[in-house]
Amino acid sequence: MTASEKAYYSVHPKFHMAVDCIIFGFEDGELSLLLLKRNFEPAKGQWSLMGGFVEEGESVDDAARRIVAQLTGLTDIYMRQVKTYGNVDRDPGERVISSAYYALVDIKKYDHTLVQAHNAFWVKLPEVPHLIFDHDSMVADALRFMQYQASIKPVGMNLLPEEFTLTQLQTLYEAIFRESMDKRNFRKKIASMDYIEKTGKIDKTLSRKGAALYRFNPERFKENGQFKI
Amino acid sequence: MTASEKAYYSVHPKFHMAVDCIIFGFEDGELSLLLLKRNFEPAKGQWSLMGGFVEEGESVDDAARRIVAQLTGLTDIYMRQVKTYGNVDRDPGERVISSAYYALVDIKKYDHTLVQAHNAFWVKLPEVPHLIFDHDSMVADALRFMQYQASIKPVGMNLLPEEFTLTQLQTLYEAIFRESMDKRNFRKKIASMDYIEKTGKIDKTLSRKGAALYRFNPERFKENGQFKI
DNA sequence: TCAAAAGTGTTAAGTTTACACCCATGA
DNA sequence: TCATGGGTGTAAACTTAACACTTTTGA
Repeated sequence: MTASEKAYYSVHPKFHMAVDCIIFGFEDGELSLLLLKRNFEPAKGQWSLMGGFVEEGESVDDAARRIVAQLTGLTDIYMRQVKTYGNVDRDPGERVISSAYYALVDIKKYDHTLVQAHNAFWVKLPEVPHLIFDHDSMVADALRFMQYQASIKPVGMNLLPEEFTLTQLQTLYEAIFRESMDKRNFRKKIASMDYIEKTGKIDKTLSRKGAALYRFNPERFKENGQFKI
Repeated sequence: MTASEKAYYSVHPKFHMAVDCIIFGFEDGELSLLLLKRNFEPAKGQWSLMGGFVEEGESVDDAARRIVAQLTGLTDIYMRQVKTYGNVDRDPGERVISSAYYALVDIKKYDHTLVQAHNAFWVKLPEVPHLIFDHDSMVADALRFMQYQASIKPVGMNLLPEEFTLTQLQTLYEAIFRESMDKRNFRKKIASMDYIEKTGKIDKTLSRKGAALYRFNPERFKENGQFKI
């Protein structure tokens, strides 16, 4: 780099850069968020999203992945950037710019020890308390964005186990969009998606008759897949 | 702030924070972008978006507004954050995290002197050259996002003068979505939007017969407005 | 009088919604 | 044998798409 190039950058201020993660799970017919009851400063005692600072040599996306892994032990999670929050006073302690990411996880799979160690809890969406800073807006924006993505791409399945019944799938979408759906119309739609395929296995945990288990086939979806719910 | 709070922040690195602006205009039936042919370092001689650093005491949104105003002289412009780009090596000079914003401007209204002074040019979308760093991705993401927003909210009109004919409006949406539309179906749809109202004036610049001029009424839209194209 | 853009309705196709009963099974 | 959740088809309502001619006016 030339001297003039160095000067070009160095006259400008630098900022702390953070990520905050809106971690969605699905259980008992409701979406839940994994939230911290903060036992550390700042804002000790209050509820917040899981967050952390971007470190040297780490991309913002990587920071988000790291933060989710720190709390849940999970890697290879479906995550998307929602929005960056850059108001000067959003963090009352010191100026921090933060990018919000949402994550979709199978609520059966997280590392309970890590979650306990962070004093984190799954909170059903309708019962989410007031969160610190601008985290309420982050949650609202993330939910909206997640709903949009779930309506045009088959990403909802990230909230379910690998294999799921159609009843589970319908309940999931009813929770995502907060509206009830017609069973026959829903099944007709899913039947038209050849990338949601029968495994041949039967789940008998919920009924005597048993329900067929399905699985999402990402390769088939890539080929020719259309999705709209 | 307590000592422990200070330590909480200070152990973490800080980053240059920039904004890059995808400025859309509409002319001759095509969308255009306002791009810089850089006559300054870094990447002198190459094409780029208009960008700049976030300054102390300035929100990221404000920085984006300032950057657009610096180039165009325009304030109160429709702008939305697209996405934040945080890869470590995205700027080969030094690490810079950048938030992309798109802006919709009336191409008849910008400050020509400022644009000239920056060596900036309107380039029709199909003719946009390769841009520096990750600006190509920014443009692609911004276009997608803008198309989505334009399909569900009446924001396209920001690219037109206050008063416009239905032919202009249709040509605009055809440019945005890169598809031709049926004149009668289009007009039927617009007629159902009572917040797009006749001014009573007639534009005779394009035909002997003259075309009715319309205007977007934001108050009426707020009341009860639905939009979908 | 004619060229050029403005303006205007109807029908067919496709999509979405509403709706109720039988099935298989284990206890 | 019966209670429970799983599974299935058809018709009406609505939305979207396709399509061609008349009007106005200034040169």
